[in-house]
Amino acid sequence: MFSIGELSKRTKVKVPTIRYYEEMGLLSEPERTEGNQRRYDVAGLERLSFIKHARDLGFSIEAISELIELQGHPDRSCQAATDIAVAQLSEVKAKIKRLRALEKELVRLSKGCDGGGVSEDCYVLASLADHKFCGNEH
Amino acid sequence: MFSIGELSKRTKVKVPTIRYYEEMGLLSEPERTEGNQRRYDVAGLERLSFIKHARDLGFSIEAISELIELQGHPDRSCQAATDIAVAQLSEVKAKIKRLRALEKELVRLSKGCDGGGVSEDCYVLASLADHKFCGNEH
DNA sequence: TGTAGTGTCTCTAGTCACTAGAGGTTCAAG
DNA sequence: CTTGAACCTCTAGTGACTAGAGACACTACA
Repeated sequence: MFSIGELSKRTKVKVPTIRYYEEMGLLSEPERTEGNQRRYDVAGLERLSFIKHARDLGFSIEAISELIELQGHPDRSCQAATDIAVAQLSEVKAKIKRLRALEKELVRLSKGCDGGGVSEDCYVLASLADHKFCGNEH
Repeated sequence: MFSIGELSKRTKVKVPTIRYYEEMGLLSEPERTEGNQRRYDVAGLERLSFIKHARDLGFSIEAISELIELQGHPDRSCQAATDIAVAQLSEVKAKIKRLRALEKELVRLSKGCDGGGVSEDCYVLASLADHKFCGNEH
């Protein structure tokens, strides 16, 4: 049996975050000591590792809830799990695309001014003030 | 003079967001009609366009505050503005890098299972449960 | 057995950048 | 002068935590 602190060390999930996951229903309520402290078993550890891993991949709490639901019904079709992963993938792709456009614009912005001048003539500030300086749409 | 709704249409910033920016000190308080409604001039429009543009590029409200401060002092060095832009650029680059790693992992994840099977054998769920299935660090 | 120090408990409030809604007032067109 | 859209303020909610207060529990050592 692990205390919440030990669980935290093993999974690298912070203690308040573990309690938060419990409150959100991602983790089932663990046993307690006589003094009301949480004690986790291996199943709890594995569950939290699953959550942590999914969060690291950017899945939302809600998506993780659904994945956990599925885990709990091993006989059900896993189409839903695949759908969630695919949706997550396309979100990530969209974010990357958007960030690339921003990157391009910011490179232009920061190359346009070496910081040696004075605010009045600053290319960064001028570019932000007026869209027509921009190289692309964003 | 523009009403807040007109300003909203011209800048594509939603009305409550404009009020929020005012509250945050990004926009100075505009004149009011006798009936207490906001009326903006061209300077207000330009200021909001600046903010919108910077937000679209991912600058934080705090960073934008600093940029506006600088704008207000045209004689000051623009080193700070360039610094902010460069910092923003490196953040964006870091995000892209991280998202690429996630993308790779998610591609692997969603290719591993066509959704045709049953939750118990699902590669997506198995991968999330156990890090050792992963192709890389994340 | 006593005690010191660390870990844990619950609860509230704060983060960021908005968004939604209630309930009331003002404006502009016809 | 009436109607209906736009506007006002205020509070509360979003997601996924994080921080802090004040109290209680556990463990190691004397």
